[in-house]
Amino acid sequence: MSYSQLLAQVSIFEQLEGEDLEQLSALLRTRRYAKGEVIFHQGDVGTALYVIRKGEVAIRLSSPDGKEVILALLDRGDFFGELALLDGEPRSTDAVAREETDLLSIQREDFRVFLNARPKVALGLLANLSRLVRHVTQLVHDTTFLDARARLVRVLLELARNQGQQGSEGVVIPQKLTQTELANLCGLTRESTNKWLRFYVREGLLAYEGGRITLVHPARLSREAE
Amino acid sequence: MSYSQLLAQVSIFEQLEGEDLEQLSALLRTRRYAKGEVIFHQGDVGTALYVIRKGEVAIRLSSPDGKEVILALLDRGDFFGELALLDGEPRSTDAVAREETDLLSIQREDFRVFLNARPKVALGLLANLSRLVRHVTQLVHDTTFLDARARLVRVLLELARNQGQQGSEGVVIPQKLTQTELANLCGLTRESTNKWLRFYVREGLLAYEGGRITLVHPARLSREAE
DNA sequence: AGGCGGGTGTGAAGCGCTTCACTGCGCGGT
DNA sequence: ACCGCGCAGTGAAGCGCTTCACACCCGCCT
Repeated sequence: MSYSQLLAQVSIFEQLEGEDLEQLSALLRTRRYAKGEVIFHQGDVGTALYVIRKGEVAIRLSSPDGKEVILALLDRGDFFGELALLDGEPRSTDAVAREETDLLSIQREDFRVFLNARPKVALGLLANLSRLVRHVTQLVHDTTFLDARARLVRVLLELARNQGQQGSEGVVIPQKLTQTELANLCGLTRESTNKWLRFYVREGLLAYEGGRITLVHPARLSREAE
Repeated sequence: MSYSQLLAQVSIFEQLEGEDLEQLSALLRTRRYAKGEVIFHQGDVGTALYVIRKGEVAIRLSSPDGKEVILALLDRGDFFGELALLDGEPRSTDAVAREETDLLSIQREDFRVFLNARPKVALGLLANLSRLVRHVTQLVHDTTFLDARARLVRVLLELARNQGQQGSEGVVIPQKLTQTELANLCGLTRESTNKWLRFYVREGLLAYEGGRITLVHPARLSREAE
């Protein structure tokens, strides 16, 4: 698939015409990242914005003693790394490839020129950043007001809402997630995540098999989230 | 002071020329809010962006059982409420006047038209939203990785960095803050905030009197923040 | 003066999450 | 086939923050 076709699916570029897309394509570099490879670290100087062509990327925070929180899971057609391009500050998060991943990148100056000439893209970016602010604000809300049980439920409902697929047993979350990853999405330890996950499996609200989670009864689960 | 003069001090409008500022001024409404008055609630439909002409506003999250977290303290020249204008979603936070406050407001459609015609404002907003994302991300970082002591220190250093004034005893945080408010800035209870605040007062790193906090030894305090 | 509300200062008890320790399983590598 | 390692599952213990319960002070209202 050509660059243009992919770019046309990226939210901030979807309003662009064929010609603009071609011009943008000319600015791109491609690189493959191995599973687990770090794309950038918190604190790095940010010189590029990335678009996912293939694979999955986790945006995460990490602490000196090895703890991690996952802020977002991204896949094909998503982009990231825009903040450092917009305000010039260092990377505020890590970005890691969760599997073999192909990324397109646009260098800072190229992007600025492109952006300045196309106000529509800026408007799209604004809507996108707004959603980002809301999402992170929601994380603050959940981590300060909710207990472990409710946090897990919220995260699962959110995953299901974003990428869930209706299956015969219920709504399936397509990504394979280890319990450690799930814990990092919730801001909990693996152990307590395991405890509540199993609790809801016993209750019949969830199914968990081979890293794949199914929301057997999403409506009842919603009621569990306060 | 005229509207234009104030607007020229607002970060996203500071690059505008006199004529643009006049046009913008014509779109404004003014309203006074009493101390403690709610400007909007989380979940409300957002129809306006606000600029603070006088007074102080807290942006906060609240939970059904009466807990609160303060995400930001804003004052003269700051603006808020832009998210709902950009993406059309309901308010993600509450906004409350901390004292008698005068606000200028711009209605959604007026702002959109103005914004569409002035790409520079959009670019300024992008930089501003980027900073906002970083700030909220930092909150997630702190609430998940740091203990109560370090959270308090971080919040105090942040307040001092943003609005601190050099005084004879050290860096003074100009706002009067009750310990409950400070606790809500840290995402802690009043009691544990009090405990650590007193601890640092005893240690000689802080002074606290009549709601006014002084960082007696900012450098040593920084070292306390992990 | 008296009373009351809001803010501060503090200790005791409780609770929920983490930490730690260990078992068992499945899969990939050699 | 075997080893090693990452992941899942689980219980016991510990710890840090919250909750609860008061005492005290000060300013304001009547």
